[in-house]
Amino acid sequence: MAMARLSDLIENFIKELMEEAGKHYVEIQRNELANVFNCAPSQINYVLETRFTIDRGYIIESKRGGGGYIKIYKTSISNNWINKIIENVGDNISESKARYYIDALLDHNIITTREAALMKAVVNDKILPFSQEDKNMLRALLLKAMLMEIARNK
Amino acid sequence: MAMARLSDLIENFIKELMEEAGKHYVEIQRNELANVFNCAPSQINYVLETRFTIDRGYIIESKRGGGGYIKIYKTSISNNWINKIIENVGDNISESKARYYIDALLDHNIITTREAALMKAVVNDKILPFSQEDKNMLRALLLKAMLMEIARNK
DNA sequence: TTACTTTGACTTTCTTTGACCTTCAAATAT
DNA sequence: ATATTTGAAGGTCAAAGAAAGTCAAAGTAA
Repeated sequence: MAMARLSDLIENFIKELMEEAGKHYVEIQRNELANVFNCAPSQINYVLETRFTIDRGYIIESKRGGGGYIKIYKTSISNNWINKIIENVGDNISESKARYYIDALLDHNIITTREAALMKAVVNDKILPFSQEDKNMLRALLLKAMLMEIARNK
Repeated sequence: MAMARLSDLIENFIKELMEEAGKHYVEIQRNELANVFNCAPSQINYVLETRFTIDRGYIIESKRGGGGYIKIYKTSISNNWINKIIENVGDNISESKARYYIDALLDHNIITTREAALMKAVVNDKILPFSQEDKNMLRALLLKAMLMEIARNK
């Protein structure tokens, strides 16, 4: 039924590579990976830019030219990271962006699946009877309150 | 004989999908479904907005763009306990009453300490910049959304 | 009338693709 | 030795494509 997004497949592939290797990083070759998924090489960049960002606890290091590579490091999420995110959230945030951060916490095992679901219910757009602007403002408050609680409880 | 409303047909179709799949959620594609019923895609939104609302026990999650989707989650009706609380919460609730319910859930081991802390952070009176009346109203919405998620996830 | 439905034009968000650019190291030429 | 060329990477950006969301106007039913 639901056609999976190529970007998600690539994201999972990279995460699995990392897990299987039992390491906190992987090294890939852009063209090779693009070849595996039969897509444009720049698609790989898109995945890296949208899924393996610092905000999600990943750091990318690469080198061009012959023998070039892309290394993806999974960083450990500290309270410092959470505080950075709280700053980034600012005064308003969309539902998808909020989910983006929640998924990062889940990815790094900072929260459980159930906790993630709970948090997502809170930031769900449909439960708030306000204007889009007000919803984004309120969501930011709620998300930050939850993030602070997580940092405290960690 | 009354001509069945399109919206009702779509509503039933979605509910049947869910039952047949034996799952507490379904994933649909808006355009695809609109195509099945030969209607405007926005008709699907109308059905979701009027029939699959939070107070009817549904939570919607969606994503735009290529490979987009709409997921419809149904609250489990099996958890009578939680549903009773949801009923009791009503349309507005004070912080202390909300904490009282959260503690009760913790007491019965329905949620963990961490989950309780997360929930309390959300119902905290101080984080909301509204009148007392609005805060109580909003808190009720948030608490119910979280309770439904817990019932679903149990 | 009044509330609910249906429709369609327009908007926003997210993804995919491709053409062109930059960097680097090894091979080659001077 | 030093400079140049070449090919092998990865990077950038904008356009095209693929969904879903919004909103208001028009239509229907109670």
